[in-house]
Amino acid sequence: MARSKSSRPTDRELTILRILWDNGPSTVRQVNETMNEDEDTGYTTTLKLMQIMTEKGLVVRDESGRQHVYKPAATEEKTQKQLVGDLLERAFSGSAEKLVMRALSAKKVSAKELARIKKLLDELEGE
Amino acid sequence: MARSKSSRPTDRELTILRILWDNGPSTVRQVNETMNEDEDTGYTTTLKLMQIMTEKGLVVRDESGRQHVYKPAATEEKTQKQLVGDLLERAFSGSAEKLVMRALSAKKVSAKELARIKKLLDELEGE
DNA sequence: TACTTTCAACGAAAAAATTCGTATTTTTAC
DNA sequence: GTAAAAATACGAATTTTTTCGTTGAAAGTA
Repeated sequence: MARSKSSRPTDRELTILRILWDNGPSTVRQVNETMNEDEDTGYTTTLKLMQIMTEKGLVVRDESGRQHVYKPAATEEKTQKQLVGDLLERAFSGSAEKLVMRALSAKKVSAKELARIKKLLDELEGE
Repeated sequence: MARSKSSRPTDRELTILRILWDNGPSTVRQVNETMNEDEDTGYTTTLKLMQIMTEKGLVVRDESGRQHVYKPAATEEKTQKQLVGDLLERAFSGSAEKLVMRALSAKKVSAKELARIKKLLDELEGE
């Protein structure tokens, strides 16, 4: 039976999505090996997570070969937008300004990036 | 025994912190009533959460009166910075630029806010 | 004083997330 | 062809988070 769907991905699920976005469609083994660069995780643990993610609709899998190949169901953009929108409401009471301020103070940003962000702001202002 | 500490607040914990930041130091009853504006939660549920948060060091409480008064242990700023920094790493591979882009696309921002953000960027650029 | 209300403490149930062991099937290597 | 390796499925244990019922103490009230 299909699971609940459409709530935020959990931490582990996000780890896996991140790997799939970075590396492209992958098998369980490939994902597991990438995960193990940071922290050891049993193969069947990764497998189970990815099976659950399939049920939830977070990933889709190609079962035609012996090794199933998984890819994210949603684009990186859409998921990021959902996650940041969620944090915006829960931690920032909807104030995007404050969130941006905190983001820029949490991490040093290069001059080039700053310039690109400013350009984005100009575009938004134009609307 | 004191609990693990220093990991992100959970969803419910963040809800409570949000209330404490907005309303100032509060009793369990006050927090619970605010929570119930959105979604019914039993009094003892809120109490238990706040007790656990005390053990974790997320809040501190004044036990001098009959009704304990709770306040956040960390500032709103510090917690927000932690949360956004965490999301930055987990979902955006550390790219603040992308996070800001997504934030601004997730939520409409007023012209005034845009202006303030630009000012902030100018200040950062000056460094 | 006796009754009611209000509160914190505590334990535990329920739900959600994470982890892993075992069984079975398929492929590969000898 | 047989044994080893590699894969999925499945169930279940564990951990974390969330929820709540019960108990007993303190405070208020008739």
